[in-house]
Amino acid sequence: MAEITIKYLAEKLNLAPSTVSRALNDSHEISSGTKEKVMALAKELNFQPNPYARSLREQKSKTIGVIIPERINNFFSQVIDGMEAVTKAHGYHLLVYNSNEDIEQEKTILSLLVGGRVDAIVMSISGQNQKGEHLKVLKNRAIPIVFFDRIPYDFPTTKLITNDYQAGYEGTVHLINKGCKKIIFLVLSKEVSIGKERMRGYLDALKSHNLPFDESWIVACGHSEIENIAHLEKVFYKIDRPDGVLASVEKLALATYRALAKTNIKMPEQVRMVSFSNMKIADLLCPPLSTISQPAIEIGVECANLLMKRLTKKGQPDLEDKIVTIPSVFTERESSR
Amino acid sequence: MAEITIKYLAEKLNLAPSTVSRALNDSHEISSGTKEKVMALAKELNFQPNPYARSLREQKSKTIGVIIPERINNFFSQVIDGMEAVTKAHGYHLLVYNSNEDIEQEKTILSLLVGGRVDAIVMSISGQNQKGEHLKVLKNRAIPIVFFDRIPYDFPTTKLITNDYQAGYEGTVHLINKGCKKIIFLVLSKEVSIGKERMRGYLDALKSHNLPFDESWIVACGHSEIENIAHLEKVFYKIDRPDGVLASVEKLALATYRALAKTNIKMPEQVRMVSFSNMKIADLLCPPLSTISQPAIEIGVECANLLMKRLTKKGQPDLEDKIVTIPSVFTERESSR
DNA sequence: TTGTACGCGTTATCAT
DNA sequence: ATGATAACGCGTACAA
Repeated sequence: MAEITIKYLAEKLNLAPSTVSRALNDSHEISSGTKEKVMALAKELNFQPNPYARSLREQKSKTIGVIIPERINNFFSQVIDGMEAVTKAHGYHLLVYNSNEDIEQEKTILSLLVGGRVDAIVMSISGQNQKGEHLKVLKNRAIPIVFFDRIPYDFPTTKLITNDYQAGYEGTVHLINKGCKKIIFLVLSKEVSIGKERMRGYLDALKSHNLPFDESWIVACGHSEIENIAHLEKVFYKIDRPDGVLASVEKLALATYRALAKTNIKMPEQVRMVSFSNMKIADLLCPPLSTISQPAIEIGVECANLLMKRLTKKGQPDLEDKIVTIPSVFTERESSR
Repeated sequence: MAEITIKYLAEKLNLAPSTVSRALNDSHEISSGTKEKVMALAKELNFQPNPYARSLREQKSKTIGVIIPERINNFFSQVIDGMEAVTKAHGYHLLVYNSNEDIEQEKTILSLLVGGRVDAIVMSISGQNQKGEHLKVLKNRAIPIVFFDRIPYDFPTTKLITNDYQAGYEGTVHLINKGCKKIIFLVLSKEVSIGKERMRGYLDALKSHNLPFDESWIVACGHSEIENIAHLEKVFYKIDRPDGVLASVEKLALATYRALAKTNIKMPEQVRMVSFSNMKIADLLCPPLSTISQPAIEIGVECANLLMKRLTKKGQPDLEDKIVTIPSVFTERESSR
């Protein structure tokens, strides 16, 4: 690890460590002469204060823990990019963990983090279960936490989501306007908050347009791509097959493309699709995919801003228990034309 | 930050802090009775040792710094996933930074890291300049570092890459076998190591098949998507336009799709393409893209293994100055059929 | 088997 | 304006 310390600089300069420390922190009670000398040597030797000694002393780590359910996903990458842009400016670091959609891993990661390793946490919880019981490790700790996208129901803190209900509603209406009568809804897990909200929008859209609805139109998928494709294939082989698809998650839209490729069903002629997705290349698919995309970078920026305000300013209150909604963007493409 | 400390546990149990410390570390010089008592209370209160106190004491952070030039990129996400899988098992944490393809940012991040914040670094350097002069902050430090994919030339340590030369050669031969006579090579920057190697393979393939070559067939692009598309459009508007494309980076293949969409040129009928890419949905593009994909997870795992061995075992020598090559995988699809 | 004392590198408090 | 000292929480050498 490090070699050059304040003590070392102090010896070299015949000063006390405390003086060097103050000089480095530009204290006003140090003569400009010594300040310059100290700064010069520090720069020459490329001195970096030991972050852990400092953390121990100041009781803060200048580090934010980020927990996401999946790393190979543009949405989460963009969110983290957004966060990093603002935390970097405040001298904060990002410890990033992938929970792999696994509650047990989330629990393990959380217990690792509450020991003081991070000053705050940003998290999108796994799709397995949204009850948030596994979050109770946090209950008695004072550590600020912000949830985004996939949020727990009963955890009192600030959460950031997109207007999932409205987007689900409008996506469905779009399909209805294109003539779809039997629109299915693809969801990863009925437990997940965003799935539920998007589904609510979907259901309300059907109802307000007096379309029939059958319980079987809600297609619950899993995390296995192969099983999802097989499952969807069956859905499309039914005599009374759907003519519209609203996918609540990008990977299910992709599974639909692959399932359709195994049939003779044409998109958009025989079935139209709209999907929640942050893919950059939706326009390059066959056919180009109509998307509802989330302002991911903005979400990341907003999460970080909330935390930076809470952490760097004095006398800040705890994070409010509220849900902040950021609008998503609908883009019509061939898949639903 | 944390509240429950060893001292606190010691008071509760009427023991000395050192005893508690030893019990928690399962020292053999502690009676099983006290051990159990200590463990029980620690578990009950969900005690987590303060990582920074420990780091300060032990002079190691159990943290690896990861620097990538781009976060919204499957390849890098996969590499990090691979790394995390092994570091997690060793109790190590990952501090991830995006240099945004910017040398200055790389420099800043590096100087942040050498202060002892991390025990080792894994890095893929930005495309701006591969000379690696900005890496000299590391020279006098003993910190182990591993480079992957985009590596510097003259930095003595272990580097991991894929068989870029061979893959470039074979991709080109594939296009030649399909009948292409005028194959252009798209590269982000002629400075980048991987670009150079892939280009070398491309050039050698042309030569060994006695195909003509023109300097203008090497198309150097930039980081601006819009400019790249405009540039490529011009390339395809030439009378003597290319009938084959080897893209050394995924984003340039995508730019090619978009450029072609603005013309009437058909792929693969009039121009065929092969690209280096780790996209999961290459099969869903119009037309599906022939890819040379890198074993990203394996690369991450390998990087981490190297470092874990170096860091967790005693008396390990410094990282060898060598280049490890892992083969990439070619998949033929419609774009080059 | 357990307790005491010290130091990791930093900064804040109290002296000078 | 500068120096001495203590403390953050942990682990270990030494003492008992």
